[in-house]
Amino acid sequence: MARIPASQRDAFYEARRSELADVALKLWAEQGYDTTSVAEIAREAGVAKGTFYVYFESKQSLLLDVLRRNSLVPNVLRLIDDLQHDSLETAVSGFVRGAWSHLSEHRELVLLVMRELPTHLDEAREVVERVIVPSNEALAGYLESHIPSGRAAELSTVISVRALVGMILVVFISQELLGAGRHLPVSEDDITKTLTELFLRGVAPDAPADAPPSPRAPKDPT
Amino acid sequence: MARIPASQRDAFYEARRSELADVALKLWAEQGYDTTSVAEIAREAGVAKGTFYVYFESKQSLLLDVLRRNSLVPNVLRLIDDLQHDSLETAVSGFVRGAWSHLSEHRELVLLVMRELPTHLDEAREVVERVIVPSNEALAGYLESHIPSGRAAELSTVISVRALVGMILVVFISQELLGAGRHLPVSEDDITKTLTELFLRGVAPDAPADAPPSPRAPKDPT
Amino acid sequence: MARIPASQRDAFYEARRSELADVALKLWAEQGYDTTSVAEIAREAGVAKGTFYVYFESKQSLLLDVLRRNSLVPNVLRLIDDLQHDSLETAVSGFVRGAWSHLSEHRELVLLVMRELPTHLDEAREVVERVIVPSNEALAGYLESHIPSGRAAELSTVISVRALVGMILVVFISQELLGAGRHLPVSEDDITKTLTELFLRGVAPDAPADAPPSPRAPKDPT
Amino acid sequence: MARIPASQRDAFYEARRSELADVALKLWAEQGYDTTSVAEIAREAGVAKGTFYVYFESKQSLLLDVLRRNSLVPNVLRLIDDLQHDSLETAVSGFVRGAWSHLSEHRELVLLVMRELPTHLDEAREVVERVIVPSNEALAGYLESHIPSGRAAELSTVISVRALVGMILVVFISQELLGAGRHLPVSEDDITKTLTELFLRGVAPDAPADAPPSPRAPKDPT
DNA sequence: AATGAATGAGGGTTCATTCAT
DNA sequence: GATGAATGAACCCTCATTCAT
Repeated sequence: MARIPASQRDAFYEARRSELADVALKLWAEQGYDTTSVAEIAREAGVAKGTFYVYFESKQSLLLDVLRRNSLVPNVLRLIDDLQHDSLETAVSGFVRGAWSHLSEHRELVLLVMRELPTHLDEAREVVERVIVPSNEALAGYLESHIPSGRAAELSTVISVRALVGMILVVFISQELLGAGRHLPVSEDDITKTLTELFLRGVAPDAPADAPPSPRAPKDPT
Repeated sequence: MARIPASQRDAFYEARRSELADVALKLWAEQGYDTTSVAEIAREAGVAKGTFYVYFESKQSLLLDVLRRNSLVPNVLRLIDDLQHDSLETAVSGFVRGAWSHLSEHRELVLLVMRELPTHLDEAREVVERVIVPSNEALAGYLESHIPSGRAAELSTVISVRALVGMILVVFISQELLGAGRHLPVSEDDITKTLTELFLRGVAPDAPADAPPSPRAPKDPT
Repeated sequence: MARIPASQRDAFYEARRSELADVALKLWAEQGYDTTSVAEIAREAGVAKGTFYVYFESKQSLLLDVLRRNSLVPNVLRLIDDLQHDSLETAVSGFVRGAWSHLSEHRELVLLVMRELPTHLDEAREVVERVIVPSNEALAGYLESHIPSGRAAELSTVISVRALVGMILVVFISQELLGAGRHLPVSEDDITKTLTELFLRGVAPDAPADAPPSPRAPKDPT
Repeated sequence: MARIPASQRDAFYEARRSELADVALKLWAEQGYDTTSVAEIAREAGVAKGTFYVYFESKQSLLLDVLRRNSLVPNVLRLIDDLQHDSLETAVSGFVRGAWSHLSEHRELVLLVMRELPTHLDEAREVVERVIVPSNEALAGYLESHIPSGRAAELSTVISVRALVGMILVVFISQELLGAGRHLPVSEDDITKTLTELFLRGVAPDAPADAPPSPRAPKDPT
């Protein structure tokens, strides 16, 4: 009966699922989850509405699947691994560049996650616990052993790592998604350099931490 | 004709509008704009469904109103103004603290904006152009004149300012909304200090920019 | 207490009712009864929505009032009376002209009645019985005694009268409301003349009723 | 893929559309377009509310479809064609009878059009231009070549044709829809004969057009 | 597996009417 | 009398989901 060998059938099945998931991601990024109907996803994927339910139990389950398929986590882990043996300078620069290009390739996902995160705070918390916290700690550990020892006492490395991610993410969003790049064009290279520099040495690296100088006031002109 | 003095009626009217707007913001932050029905907003505010339309033309117009009411912009502008005459150290620290407490007071808005931003990229771009870019530039200008002159050439101050906002925002979200704070509790004070330090002097302030040292391994002092 | 004398108050009251009725007629003719809201009528009349209900029990009762106020019947009766002593020629011509100008002055009513008649067939039947039938008969009686005696046997005068009204009405509607006048402009004078002629002598007056000639047939070639 | 042959499915689809259109026409004629809800149409047709939207895009689009389906135009054109080679007498008589029976078979449409015409004057004007004016002219042309040549100068044939339609229409409405027939019963045959006679020779065919006699004036007994 | 007609709950919105002021 | 906020029923329409074919 089955003329198509199981493996091949499964391949076909999986291909269809993928297709639907890709289409969904694209449409959701553009219009939002609620605003995109199953009918639209099916149409865009070239199948009938009913066929959708052959491949996914429900719209909601497709959402979970899409998020699972596109998880950033493995990439981040790989990234961390790659940087393990580099110098701090190289590592930070590599991380910034790697994260930036990853975001560029997954704009749609960024939009989708932004949008859906608030609705799924509880599930998100679980993911945070299971995935984010550990990789956050891994990076913090790396950092701790690569920065001047005194410095590690002054800053929380865990928070620093998150701050680094925040810089990259928000600058990416403003520049690439909100069109700030059109008004103040800055090259990708300048951006990653700035972010790297900023994270490594801040805006005023020479100023001693304990003696905040009035930066303008020339020290006694006499 | 009107037995109630106009001022009092207006006050009542405005109170109702506020009530509805507040309820809406709360529900939207929890469940999302699309998922929250007008009926639910009305019920939560203790009025009939139809009454909603006495106060707002449509659900969509309420959204715009909520965003307008809660605009961060005036606060940011005030913040900038306040910091104008402080030293860099004080200014950055003040900015971080101010922004953090503002976010704490407007958690709901953060969630709402995250969620709705992707759907309204085009409108958002306009806001960016009209509001974000200018205040971004104002802060960048302040920065430019307060950091070591050589440093201003090495970093884009505009990007730096955005990076600062990104740090604060993402650390806030992870700590306060995603519950990372429960797993790695860090005091608000430590956080703001870390962020301030990071922005001012980075993780490795002593390291010269041009001679990236292998941070740990002392290259055989011999 | 009442500083305004009753009669004057009544006059004011009636003036407001009139105003509302006029506005309603206008709006209904333009947009239809169902599509025009009480709020719109009130606004257009310059009063608050609630005030409407001081003057009319309901929207429906206003409709009845408007129809009552604008009844064509008295005018038709007067018209008949006026024509009573004229010759047939003069009478028909006068009726056509009178009806036409009446319609011109009451376009709005024509539209309203067209629209509402089907919904109120039952009430309409009553009006027909009470008002139309009698005046129809009065006109038929007049006709009967003014046309050649043989002719009265060949036609139903009652139907003839209605046919006359039909001619006038439909030509009016097509010419004045449906804009046929713009494509084939015919002067009002030509129209009323044509209708009068048509009603009196038809399109082929010379042809004997009993010997329908092939109209083209050349008149005896001999 | 489709187990049901396309033709059969299409037939079924079209049958359902027809059913809905018929039900709608009936209900609209009874209660009016605005007053009849989609739910009611669906219920009467024996389907769920949502099913309506499988067959029609909107309530409004169903209205257009109903009007299209029931267009009188093709029938009128056929009627004209049929009469082309008859004598005037036969042609007029045939037209009157044909129109009358058409109206009898489409009472509902008459009510619907009466009701909706005023709301759609603009669209109606277009139809008038595209359809009514041409067929009006065709009939006028026919008339022009079939009535005594002198007569064509005295009347506007275009107006005459419209007047004929008006007679038929209004007599039909009063007799069949407004129940005048119950008070003054006249057989359909008498009606069509009267209308035909009236159109051909008027109420006073013998009276010369140029010498309107005082109809009362005793025929000089001398 | 694939289809698309069918469903009915639910959403946003309008509106005639009421009523406290 | 005059007002306009308040109401809730009703309306049109959408959509996730089911199911017979």
